[in-house]
This record gives sequence, structure tokens and C-alpha cells, in this order.
Amino acid sequence: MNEKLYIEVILPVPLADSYTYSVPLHLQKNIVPGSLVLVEFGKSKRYSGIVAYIHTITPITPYEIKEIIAVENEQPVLRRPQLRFWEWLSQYYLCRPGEVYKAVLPSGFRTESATTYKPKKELFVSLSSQYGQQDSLRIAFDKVKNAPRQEQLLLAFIEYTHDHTPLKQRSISKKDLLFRSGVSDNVLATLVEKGILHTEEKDVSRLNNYQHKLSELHLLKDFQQKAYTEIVGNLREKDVCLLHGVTASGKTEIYIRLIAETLKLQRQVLFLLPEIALTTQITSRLKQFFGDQLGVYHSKINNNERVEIWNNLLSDEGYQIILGVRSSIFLPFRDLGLIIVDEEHEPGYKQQDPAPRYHSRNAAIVLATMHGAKVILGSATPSIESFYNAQTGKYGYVCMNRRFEETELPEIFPVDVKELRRKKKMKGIFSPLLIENMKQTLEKEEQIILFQNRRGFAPMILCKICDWTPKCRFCDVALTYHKSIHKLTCHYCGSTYQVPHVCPECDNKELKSQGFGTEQVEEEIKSLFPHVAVARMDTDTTQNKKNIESIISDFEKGNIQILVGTQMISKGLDFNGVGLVGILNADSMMNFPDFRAHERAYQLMAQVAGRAGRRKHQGKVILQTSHPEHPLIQFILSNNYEGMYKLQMEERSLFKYPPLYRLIEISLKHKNEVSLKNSAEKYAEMLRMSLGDRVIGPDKPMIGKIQSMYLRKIILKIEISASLNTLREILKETQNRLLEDVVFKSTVIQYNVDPV
DNA sequence: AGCACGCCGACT
DNA sequence: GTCGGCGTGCTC
Repeated sequence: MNEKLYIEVILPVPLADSYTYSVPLHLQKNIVPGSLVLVEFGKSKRYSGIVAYIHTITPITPYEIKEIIAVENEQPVLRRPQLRFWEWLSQYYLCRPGEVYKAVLPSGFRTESATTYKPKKELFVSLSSQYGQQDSLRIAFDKVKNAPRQEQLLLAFIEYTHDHTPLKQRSISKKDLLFRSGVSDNVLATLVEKGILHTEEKDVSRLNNYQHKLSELHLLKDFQQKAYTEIVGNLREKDVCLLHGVTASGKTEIYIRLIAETLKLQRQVLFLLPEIALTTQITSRLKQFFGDQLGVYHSKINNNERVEIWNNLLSDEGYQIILGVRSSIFLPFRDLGLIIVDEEHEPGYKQQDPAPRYHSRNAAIVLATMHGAKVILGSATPSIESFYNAQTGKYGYVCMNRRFEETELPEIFPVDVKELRRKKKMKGIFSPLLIENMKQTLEKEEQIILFQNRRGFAPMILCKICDWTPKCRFCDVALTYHKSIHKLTCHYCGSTYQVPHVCPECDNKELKSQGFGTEQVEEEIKSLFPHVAVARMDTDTTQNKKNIESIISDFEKGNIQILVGTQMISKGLDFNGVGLVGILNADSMMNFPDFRAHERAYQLMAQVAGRAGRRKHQGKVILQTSHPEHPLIQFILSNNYEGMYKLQMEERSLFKYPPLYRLIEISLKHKNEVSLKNSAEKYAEMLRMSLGDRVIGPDKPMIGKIQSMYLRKIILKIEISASLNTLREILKETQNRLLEDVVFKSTVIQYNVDPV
């Protein structure tokens, strides 16, 4: 019996999860799940799609089932676990498989994009076929014996292609041959004309070759060896292990050892980093030991390279290690044995927009299960989530609290800015203690890092006398002042408040808005220390990777004495000459209206403080705050991560936040504000029918309009134990019911699971 | 999400 | 006359 063959195809079209096509007989033999197929969609569009599965059930649809046009790649472009991973990802993060497909597959594979993959060509030189034997080669040399340059070139050809391949198969790139022989290209042209050599275009790889000799692994220090043994022990029972190691405790050395052990088993390693800026330092570290077995993958590499890395991994002799940013979890790994998530607490692991809004650390853990791989989460300041999982025994836990070079942790001195300001002793944003220490540090010819959180720009209302700050009634977070609407808003839930005129704590009428940024800091330093080299590192000054690298290397070389920066400078960069770190305004971070503000503030300050004092010299940190007595500041001063964790957990449980509850943020968009208000209220009301008070909102977010679309947010706080399948069904069904009504039809609804 | 179709106003 | 503005409908 000849049954008709159908395939479900994933297309970058957000209407259905997959689209049914039929397969003509002549194409049936090379179609498997993961194949790339060319299909017609609508009257005039052609897409490349991924075959999700194959079946013979005639679908009941009002649509005419079309035949696929072609199979685009002889080999499937996905490996077996990948489709399963896509499926999990789209289900968990409430998006379409097509959105995963769009985000994941290099566009070079897809015909719908204008830029398709082109192999890089280079001219290669080889011997003409009649000279491919030892004795005929002598004839060739005879022919050039009166032309020394030609002879030189021919000799160079023999010498530099010398290996075990037969003469006639030997070839070398033209560029290489000319460079090595030191002969000009018209000499080569003559030899080609004489029919001795011939040239031919060949595809070459864009992926670079590591030319240096690989280093032997270093011996681990005692405390590192101990941590290593503990990790291995933990991973025997558990799939994930949290490595909690203070800055400069030598986590990378341990990673390298774990990578080497995994490679011995012929299994692959994925090393994740939160952002590109960090890849340079680690890449050179890893290349030193693993050379060409290492591939690097991030957003700045171009389409063609992307396709080559992808193809490289599809081949069985591909990379053994991939170092990359969050999207690297989608590469076609053959057999992962280990995934390292470094700086696991970094919010950069979460994709915000567009969908899929996935968290790469969490998705990596799921990916690891599919491969039977182990996961190491590394951080000096773990996320509350991961530490919680370690505390509850879900993850293993290994702590390293000693620094590699035996340098003591920096000493942190708090400065009460509020008090000083009252006594009029502040010089702008600098306290006398900070200025004094800056002078001393510069005299010792050591470097200074000044940290000013960019988010400090968001102005808060502050009482000049008692330092009272207005807070949100529902979220227990500080409100931000929004100048354009002259209102206070809760950045988290979006509710708005009138601006108070009198401080409710002390009846003072002098309320002022506060907030300053890195630019201002830079200016003030220039007036205080006119002859000192200052640089600024923030999103303004680091538009591209080159700039970041040049600032980092200038600072490393000592061309810059004072570096002013935002969070960027806190992230895993290793500097040697930093004697002093100044945290200019701790409060701006703590007051930030978000339930993670204190966790973040702790992480940022601890990380920045960690930049001070390396290589045997204890560093100093001056921490300026209006609340030196605040518990969070106390935790920072005493380096008490667990104290911070415990207090946070109390708050999270009280206000139903992660890791005890799961948050889902629903954004509704519409170009008409009234329609939006109606549909958002209607949707929340409908959801409340089945989810009750787990539904919060709708609320108007701080930025109520984006790209001429109005915005409303609904937050769901769901018990961790609740079934996600049930929830997904409820959301799907409710949304469909809402959108049935023509009034609500053009409302755009987006989901963000586990927002960060 | 795209893209064609179609219906109205400002131009060579 | 017709070019092009963007509302509406359709896509396995």
C-alpha cells in the first residue's frame, strides 16, 4: 500500500506550532526530523523550514496541503536531542517553535534571508598531473634550471607541502606559497603557463587556526585540588553543582581541569559566559590548553562564520569545546558531557526580547539532562535561586573562600554620606575619605576604580532631612520619579502615585529628586585631579567590542589611572594594579524598584570590591552610602553572603517572589490606549476566574508606550509546585477566548516566564 | 509576522 | 490619469 507521506514543518510564522506539507515520492528518501526543507507559504512566499516529524495521517484542515519544493541540505541541520530541546523551550517559555527556530538557526541556512552562506574561496596551487611522479618531477626541475626564481618557487612548493600525501595530491594556498617562497606572483604565473603547476579555487574555512604549542595543565593548589575533588564527588550523585568561589580564587583553573577530564571521555564541553566582553580573556586562557578544539560563539560573529561553526559541529570531528554566550546552548552538540555556566548570577543570561525569552543557565540545565551531562554553576555571588537549590540539596555545593595568590580580601570602609552632607563636608559626590584615599593611591602609583551604577540615573524622591523615600504599596520597592508625567511609578508592578509635597515621616517640605551618572563623576574627577588620566566605561563609551577591549587594555597597561564605570567593570575582568575601589552611591542600587534590587546590589558591590587588591596587596574599598547601618551594607562589610541570602528569602516568601514562586509577566500591546485598557482588564478578569489572586494587575508600566504601541502588564505569581501544563492550557484557552471577540482582536500578547 | 489586495487623496 | 498612503485579510 502506498500511503501518502506528510511532514510537520516549523516555519518562522507565528500562527501555528507547525504546518503540514506533503512529500513527493522522489524526495521521500532523505527526509528525517531535523531536515531543512524549502516550502511555499501563501501565494508568494518561500521559507526554509525544519521538519519536526513525519507521519501518514491526512490532516483535517481547511487548507490545501502543499508539496514541499525541495530538501535543502543533504544532511539534517539538527541533531537528535535538539528538536526535543526546542519543544521544551517553546513550552516552558510560552512561545512558538517558529520563534525558537528564528532565534537559533543561523540565517545563512535559510533562503528567506537575503544573505545566504557563501563558502570562502582561495586559490590553491598543485602540480600539474603529468608531473605527479618522482621521476617526472625531475623533468619539471630540468625545465626551470635556468630560471632561479622559478626553481626557488618549485622547491618551496615541494618543501612546504611535504607530508605523507602523494605528490599529485599535494597543494598549498597561493597566498601561503608566495609568502613562504618570497617570490612574486608573476613567477608563479609563468610556472602555471609552462604547465608545471596549476591553480584551482577551493573552499576554505574561516575558522582560525591556533599556531602555538599547547601548554601542559598546571598543577592545582591544595585548596583548588580539594574543591575539584569535592565537585567530582558531588557530581556523582547530582547533575548540577554550584561552585561558590570568591573573586580570584582560581575557578578557571578548576574549570580547565574539568574540561580536560571530559575531553578524555570523548565528550563535548559547553562553557557559557554572560557577555562578549568577557570572552577575550577566557578565550586566550582556554586556547593555550585546548587550541583548535575550542570554538567561540557570540553575537558579533558574522553569518558565514556562524554557518561554519554549525557545520563543524554537525560533522563528527567537530569542536570539542564551545565557549560562548547564551545562544550557544542551541548549537548542534554531538554529545555534551559538561556544561559550565560562569558568573551564573548574571542577568545577561536571560533573553528579554524578542521571544524566546529564555534563561540560558536554566535552559542549559535542561539541555544537560537530555545529553546526560553534568553542570557547573560558578559565581562569587550566586543568584538567590541557585543558592536556594544548593541549600535544599537539589544542587551540589562547593565553596572556595580563599584567594589564589593568598591576597586578603579587600578592607571595606563605609562612609556616611548623609551625615557629611548635613555638615557640608562633601565635595560634590566625593567624601573627604575617598578623596584622601584617591590621593594616596595615586601617589603609590596604583590604579583606582570608581563605580557608579548607571541605574542611579533613575531619579528617586528623597527627603533632605530624614532620607525618607516613597515606596510602592503592593511591592515594597522604592518608587521612581518620572518627569514627563510628573508622577511616581513602581518600576515593578507599574502602579503610579502622586508626588508628595511633604515628607510623611518628618513633615519636612524639602523633598528633592536625586540621581547622577558616570559622566558627572568623570567631570568632577577632572576638576579634582586635573593631571590624572581618567576613562569612562559604560554603554555610551563601549558601543562596540573594540572600544571595550581598548579601554580594558589601556587600563591593564596603566595608561589610565582612574576608571569610572557602571556594572560593566564589575564583571569578571582581572586587573592587577588596582589599589582602591570607590563605590560612589550604594543607595541608588538598593533603592532600585525591583524585588531583586538588594540581591543585585549585594552582587554588584561584592564583585566591584573584588577588583581591589590582587597579587599579594590587600586592596581598599570606600563605600559611600546614606545608610551605613542598613543590613545590606552590613552584609557587604562583613562579606556575609549567607546573611544577605537569609534576609532575602524572608522577603521573597512574604511577598511571593522567586525562588519560592514562579513569576510570569504578560505584556499586552495595542496602538489604541482605550482598546488596550479594555482588553488588559478583560484578560486579567478572565484569568482571575481560574487563577484567583495569583493574577496581579493589569498595571501601566513606567514606560507606558513603546514604538507607538501602548503597554499594560499583568503579573502571575504561581506556586512552584503547580503544573505548568495546566497553566499553559489555561493561558492558551483564555487568550483564545479573549481574542475571539473582534474588539480585542488586534491586541498583541507576549509572555515572559521567569522575568529578570 | 509579512505580504497582497484594495480603496482613497495629492501629484507629474 | 497614477503613485502611494495604510486598513483588512490570508497563510499548511
